[in-house]
Amino acid sequence: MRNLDHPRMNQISLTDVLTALGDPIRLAIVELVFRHKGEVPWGDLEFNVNKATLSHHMKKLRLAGLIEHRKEGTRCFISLRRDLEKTYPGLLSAILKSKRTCPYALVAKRTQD
Amino acid sequence: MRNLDHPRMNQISLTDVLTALGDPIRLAIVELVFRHKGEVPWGDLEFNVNKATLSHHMKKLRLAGLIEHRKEGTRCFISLRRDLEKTYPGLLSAILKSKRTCPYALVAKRTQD
DNA sequence: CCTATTGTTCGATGTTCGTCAAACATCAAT
DNA sequence: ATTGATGTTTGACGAACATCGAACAATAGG
Repeated sequence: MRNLDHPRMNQISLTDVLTALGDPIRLAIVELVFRHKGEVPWGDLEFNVNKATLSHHMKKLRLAGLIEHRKEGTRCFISLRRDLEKTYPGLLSAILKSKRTCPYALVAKRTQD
Repeated sequence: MRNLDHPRMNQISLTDVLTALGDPIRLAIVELVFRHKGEVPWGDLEFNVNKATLSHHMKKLRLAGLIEHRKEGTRCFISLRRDLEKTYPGLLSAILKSKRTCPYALVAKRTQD
């Protein structure tokens, strides 16, 4: 399980992307990473679900081509895939522009005090 | 079962909309109705699924605020909900702009010879 | 009233999903 | 090597989903 699989963009259908974003937690993750404009440490994500559940959602997002999942030492860092914009231009920004999104608070632990 | 229920837009979450569009058949239906720029007769929709299944998908789309389902006599007519654009501006056009969508042929029976 | 048409609803089936606890794997530091 | 921290995987569970055939309801036309 050394390196995580990131599918190529042409292997991903629009319905895959939409299905991945159709869950409140996953949508919140994407919105959070989107607004951070960079890498977000995995461990800083705070949702009221088990870490196994969170890992499950992260895998969905990764396999749907939405996020890049980088490992560094024992920790992981999440970022948005840039090539998503090339394949589905304007999609993500249009989705995230819609404010009334989901019941989850978009909180991350302070990355710095 | 006289008139079908159409939820108000403020009762619909973004994840509901995305989940509804996360199915190939439903996405194809929306794209078809979108491109018709008007009402599409229910019976003209041709997908390789049972009509019970198609009715199920139509209900999902209706309850997700995507389509309006009008009955006239024994027949039904489908159209896009205009107020969706007000609540989620640019969302649908951004989604439908992405060409490589779904494996379903976007076919409707000839509405006129 | 009878029949045909159109689409919904019901019941059943098999699949996928979201969730958790527990076990596991990987790496850093001791 | 041992320990601790960080995520992943597995196995289980109920809930939701997609699908179909059959039964049903509503309407239009004889």
